[in-house]
Amino acid sequence: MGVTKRFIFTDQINDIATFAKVFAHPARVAILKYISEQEGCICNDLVSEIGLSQATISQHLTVIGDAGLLQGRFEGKKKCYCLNITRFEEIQMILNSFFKKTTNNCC
Amino acid sequence: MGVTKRFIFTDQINDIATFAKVFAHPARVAILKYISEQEGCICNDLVSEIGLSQATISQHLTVIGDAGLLQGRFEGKKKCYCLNITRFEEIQMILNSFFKKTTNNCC
DNA sequence: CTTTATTATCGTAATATTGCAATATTACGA
DNA sequence: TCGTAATATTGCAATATTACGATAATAAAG
Repeated sequence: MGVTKRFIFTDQINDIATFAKVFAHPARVAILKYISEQEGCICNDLVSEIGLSQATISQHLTVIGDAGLLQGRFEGKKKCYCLNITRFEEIQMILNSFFKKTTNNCC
Repeated sequence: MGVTKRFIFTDQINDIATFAKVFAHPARVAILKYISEQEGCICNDLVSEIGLSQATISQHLTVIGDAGLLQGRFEGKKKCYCLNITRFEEIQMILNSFFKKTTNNCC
C-alpha cells in the first residue's frame, strides 16, 4: 500500500490536503517565511540561511512552486523567487473556510 | 536520509509544519469534516462513511488525536469521538498568524 | 460463560518523502 | 572560448507514511 486513495474523497477535501502538504514540512514553512521577510528577493541565500543543501532547497522550492505559491524570474545568473500573494491568499481562504465550517457538535 | 531535520528550525516553524501535517491527508480532513457535521457523535460510522478499513481509520484518528484535536470517550462498546474545539481554534490561530505575517515584498 | 460488536494494536507490504552528492544547465565576465 | 557562479535535475539511500489483514482487548447481549 502506501498510496493515498484520493479518488475516495471530494475535490474540495483533496485540495485542502494538497495545500496543507506544502506547509507540512518545516523547510517549506521556513522558506515561505524567509521570502516574505526579505526586502528584496532571494535565491541561493536560502541555502546558507536555512542550512540544507542546494539540491534539497531547490526541491522544496519546486514543491512550493507546484502549488502556485511562487513567482520566480531570472535576473542574470540569479533567480529571484517571491511569493504569489494572490495564490497565497486564495489558499488561505480555502483553508479558513474549512476551519470556519468545522465546529463542535457533540460530547 | 528521509529524516526531516527538525533541529534546524525554530519551534514556531516546526509547530506549524506539525499542525499542517494533520490536514495534509484527505482522510484526516474528511474525518474532521464528518465529525464536525454530525449532530451526535460518531465512531465506526467513519469506516463505512469514508470507505477505508477500520484499522486505517483508527490510525488516522490517532494522528489527529496526537495533535490534541480530538476528545474521545467510551459509551459502552462504542467510542464517541468529537472535536476539541479549543485546541482546534488554537491551531487555527497559529496558522492564521503565520499567514498574516506572510506578505509580498518583491518582484 | 459464550458470542458479538466495537475499537486498538501489530506486523507487513507498498509507496512517498527527505536529503544529498554528482552532474547538468545556463548566464555572466575575463 | 573558458572558467565560474547559480540553479535544476538525476540517482540513490534512509526513513516515513499509508493501508490492510490478523489479532487483541473490552463491554454488552444472550
